Amino acid sequence: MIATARDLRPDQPALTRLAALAPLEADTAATLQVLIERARLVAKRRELMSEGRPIVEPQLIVSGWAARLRLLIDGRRQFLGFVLPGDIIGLSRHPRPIAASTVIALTDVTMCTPPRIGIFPELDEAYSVGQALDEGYAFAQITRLGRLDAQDRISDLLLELHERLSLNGMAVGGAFDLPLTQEILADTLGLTTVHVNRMLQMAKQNGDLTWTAGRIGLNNPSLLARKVGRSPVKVFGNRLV
Amino acid sequence: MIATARDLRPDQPALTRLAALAPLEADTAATLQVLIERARLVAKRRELMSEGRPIVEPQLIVSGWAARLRLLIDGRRQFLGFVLPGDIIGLSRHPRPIAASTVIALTDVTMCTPPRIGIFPELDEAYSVGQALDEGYAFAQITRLGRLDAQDRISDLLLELHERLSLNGMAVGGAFDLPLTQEILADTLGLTTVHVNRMLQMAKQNGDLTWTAGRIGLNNPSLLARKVGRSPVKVFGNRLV
DNA sequence: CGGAATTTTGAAACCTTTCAAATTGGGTGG
DNA sequence: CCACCCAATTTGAAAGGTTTCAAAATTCCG
Repeated sequence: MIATARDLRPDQPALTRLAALAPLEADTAATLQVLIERARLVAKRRELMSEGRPIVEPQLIVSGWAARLRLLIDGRRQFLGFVLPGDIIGLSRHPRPIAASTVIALTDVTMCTPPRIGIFPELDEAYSVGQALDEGYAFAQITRLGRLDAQDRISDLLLELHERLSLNGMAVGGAFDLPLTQEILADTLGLTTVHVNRMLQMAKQNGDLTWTAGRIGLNNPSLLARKVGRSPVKVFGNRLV
Repeated sequence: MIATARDLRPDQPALTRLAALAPLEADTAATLQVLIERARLVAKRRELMSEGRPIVEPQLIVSGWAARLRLLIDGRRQFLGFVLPGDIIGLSRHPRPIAASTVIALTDVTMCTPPRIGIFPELDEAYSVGQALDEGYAFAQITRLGRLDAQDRISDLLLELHERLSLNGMAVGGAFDLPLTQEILADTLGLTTVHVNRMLQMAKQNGDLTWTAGRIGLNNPSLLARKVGRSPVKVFGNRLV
């Protein structure tokens, strides 16, 4: 099989995602491409943004994984959701916004400041669609924690990640890199590390998934989705999914 | 004690809240006042908005309680959060937005369409602050479900409601009307009705609260807040709480 | 190669759910 | 204004899913 141009120079996941949220004009894409190439690095474990502190500029995640998180006084923590390439954090119409949550890098992350609102109309649309999706993911997280058992929480979360990563080209054929420890999964799903471990083993035995060396494989995403009663997060008519 | 003008003609909760989010000019307040007086009624149990369907216009809740909710295929339901007087639902910059969640009236509700974005600058600020608060409440809900036990979930939720109702003048001295059944609380907190009932009884015995005839009394909100390790949702610097 | 981080196991304790069934409360019609 | 009915609250006992607490086994990384 001969490699096509696309194989040799795949789109940036961030650009792929923004273009999926709203069709972009050539010059808009070009502008983004330049910004993306100049993305700056944030090392793993560093904060991209901290709860209660002013947000200087919004940031477009170019590569790597980050997570929103809340800390409790006694040291417990709760991950609110993940931030993936193509996601934008800190976007607000308010003149001097304050971060509602801390965001930390789970891997090394690169990010750049995206064009301000009001410059590229299609990009503005992508921003608002992205924001609506974020809201949908937050609602999905609430539902997961409130109404699913451990087993289904895990499946449902992995399906959501698969969905999101497919949107930016980072998941192919049900498989994708998952740079998370079981402890992070536990702090996301409201479970203990021990229990996540046991449920993960069960899921493997059930043939629902494989997980080796930081890479997840969902054997049959749509079947699994039906099993846990999950419907994908969609927001704007016939645009997504 | 002599009644003041304020006592005789209390502000509308909705107007009180918007004014608390951002100081309003006299004419803005007057415009809102007129819209509020013409608010239309939505009967208890009716939907204000349904998931997946287009949002025709945003709505400002004038009176009554509503709730965002998600239904699972098997009939289970999860309340995502409550919608109170002064809250706005369906606000989006997108041309033809789709509702990300269903909103139903828990009591009779009155609501009106607020001025569009771009007409009253201070109101726009109130909108964006309100949106930031909504995000904060969603994050708080995730944290509650993920990391608190039944007892603390209840306390934490009641404290949040107290906080929100104080903002619009519907809570006085730790007491406020709570038009919710224990079943609704259960479906909000990811618990069963039975367990909510038992935990509520314990809370009463502990002297943390009283609850009779749909009215809640928190005996010592700040003490309770410390006990469950809760910090109020604040968003914009020295503006709120 | 060695130490730290992560994953894995076991058994017991614990919080929450389940399943009925009884009791109380509120609203409506006679 | 009382009787009646449905909704909501309350109780008990047993089953069950998750957590806890250690400790061992693996894997990762400098």
